[in-house]
Amino acid sequence: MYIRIEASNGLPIYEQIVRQIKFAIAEGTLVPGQLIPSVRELSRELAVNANTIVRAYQDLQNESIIETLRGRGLVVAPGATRLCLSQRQILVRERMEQVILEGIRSGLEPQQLTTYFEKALASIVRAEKKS
Amino acid sequence: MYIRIEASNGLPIYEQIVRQIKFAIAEGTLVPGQLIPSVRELSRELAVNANTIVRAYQDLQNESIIETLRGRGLVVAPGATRLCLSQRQILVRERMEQVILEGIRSGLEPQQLTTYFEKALASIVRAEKKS
Amino acid sequence: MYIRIEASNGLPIYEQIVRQIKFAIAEGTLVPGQLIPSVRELSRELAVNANTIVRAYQDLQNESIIETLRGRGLVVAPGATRLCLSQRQILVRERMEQVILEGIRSGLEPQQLTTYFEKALASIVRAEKKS
Amino acid sequence: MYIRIEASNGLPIYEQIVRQIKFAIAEGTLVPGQLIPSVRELSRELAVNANTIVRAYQDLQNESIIETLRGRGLVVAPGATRLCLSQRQILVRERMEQVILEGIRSGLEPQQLTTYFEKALASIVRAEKKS
DNA sequence: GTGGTCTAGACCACC
DNA sequence: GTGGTCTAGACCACG
Repeated sequence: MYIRIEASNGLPIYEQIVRQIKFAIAEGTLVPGQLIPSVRELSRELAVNANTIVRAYQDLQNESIIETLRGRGLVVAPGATRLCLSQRQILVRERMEQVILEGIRSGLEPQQLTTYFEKALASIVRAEKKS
Repeated sequence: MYIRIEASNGLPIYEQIVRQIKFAIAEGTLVPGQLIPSVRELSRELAVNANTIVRAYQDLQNESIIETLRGRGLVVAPGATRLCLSQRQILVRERMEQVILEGIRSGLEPQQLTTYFEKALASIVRAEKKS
Repeated sequence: MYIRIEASNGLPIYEQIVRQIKFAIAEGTLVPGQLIPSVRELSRELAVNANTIVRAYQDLQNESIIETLRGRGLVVAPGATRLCLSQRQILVRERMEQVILEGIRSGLEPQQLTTYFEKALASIVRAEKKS
Repeated sequence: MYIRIEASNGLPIYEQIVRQIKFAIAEGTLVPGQLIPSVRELSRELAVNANTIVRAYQDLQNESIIETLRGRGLVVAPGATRLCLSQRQILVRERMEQVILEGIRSGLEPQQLTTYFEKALASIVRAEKKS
C-alpha cells in the first residue's frame, strides 16, 4: 500500500491518510480481513507524528471501515469495499453539482460547461490509460 | 448588494465576503468606480466584526480588485470586472477537472460520469430559470 | 500655476499640494509677494475638500513659505524661493544616500549601482529636454 | 535572525517585519526550508502583539516567500531567495530613478547630481567595509 | 465620515 | 506546541 503525504497542500495529513486508505479499499488493493500497517509502522514510514496516524485510524473506525482485532491489530472491516465505493461516488456527484452550479452562476453558458466537461474527461481518460 | 454569511460552513467569514464581492463584480452588480459599502456599514449590516471586513477588503486590494480613495472609501478598480470573470471561470475549470479525476479514480466509468453531468446540468438549468 | 492631484497614490492630497506649491516656488513660477489662490478657489478647481486645502496652506505657513496679508489673502513669503530650493536639494541628497545604502545592503556591487545611476540619469535628462 | 522594530518611523510594524525577513532571506541568513520564528515566539521577543506578527507572516505567504507546515510552523519557501533578491534590486532601481527625477526637477544640474552620487557612494562603501 | 494599524484575548484545528 | 480566525475596542491620518 502506497500512501503519499503532501505537506501544506491545505488538506490535513490525517485526512490525506483516511482518503488514501479508503481509496485503496475501493480499488481492491486492501480487502476485508486484511491487516493494515500498525500505527508505529506507518508513522515511521511516512515520517508523520504517531498521533496523526491514530487520528486517521479513529476516523476510519468510526465509519466502520476498519476494526480492531484485539491483540492482533487493525483489519479492513467486512463491507468496507462496498462502503468506500459508494461513498466516493456520492461525493463525486455532489461535487459535480456544485461545480456546475458555480459555473452557471458565474455566467458560463451550459454549452461552454459541456465543452469543458468533455475536453477534461477525454484528456483524463487518456492520461489514466497510460499510467 | 446582498451578502449572506453562513456561519460555520467551513469557509472563513472574510473569504465568504471576498467571494461574494468578486461575484457581484463579475455579474455586474458592482461596476468599476463604484463605492463599496464602508467597513463600518458592512460590519453593522452583517453583524460581523469590523476587523473581519477590513481583512476581506485588504485581500481584495491585494488582488487589485478594489482600491482606496483616502478618506472617502473603497471603490471597485478599473479592470476588476474582467479580472473577476476570468478568475471564476478558471476556478470552475480546475474544479471540473478535479471532480472528473476523482470519479475515474473511484472506479466510475466515463459513461456514468457523463450521465451524472448531463442530469445535474439539466436540473440546475431548470432550477435557475425559475429563480 | 498647475496642480495635479492623483487620488490613491499613497501620498496624502494635502502633501501633494504642499509639494507642488513648493516646487512652483523653487522653479520661479510663484515668486515672493505673489498672491496664491484662495482656499475656496483652489478647492473648486481641484475638486478637493476645502479642509484639505486649509491643511496644506497651514503647513506652508508653519514653514514660513507663505504668509497671510490680512484682508487680502495669502502671499509667497520673502525668502521662500531660497528656502524651497535648498529644502529640495537637501531632500534629494538624503534620499540618494538612502537608496545607495539599501542597494549596497541588498548585495549590489558599487559598480552596478553606478551603472544604474548613469543610465537613469541619461534617460531622464533626455526625457526632460523634450518636455 | 535579528529584527529591530523602530516605533513610529512611519512604517507600520508588520511592514518592518516583512522587509527585514525578506532582507534576511536575500542575504542568506534565512534559507529555503528553514523554520522561521513562531508567531508567539517573535511576538514575545519583539514585544509586539501576536496579531501583528500574523499579519506580517500572511503578507509573506501571499507573496510565496514562506509557507506553512500545518501544526509545525512556517518555513522559507523554495525560490524565496531569488524572489527576495530580485524584488530588492527592482526597488532600488525604481527609487534611484525617482530621486534623480526629483533632483533634476528641483533645478539641480546633472553634474551636481553625479557629484552627490559619487560622494555618497564612496562614503557608504567605506562605512560598510568597517562594519 | 473614511480606512489603516495595533492590542488583548479568545477559540479552533492540527501535529 | 503550531498557525488561523474572530471579536472588541482603541487610536491615527485623511477629507
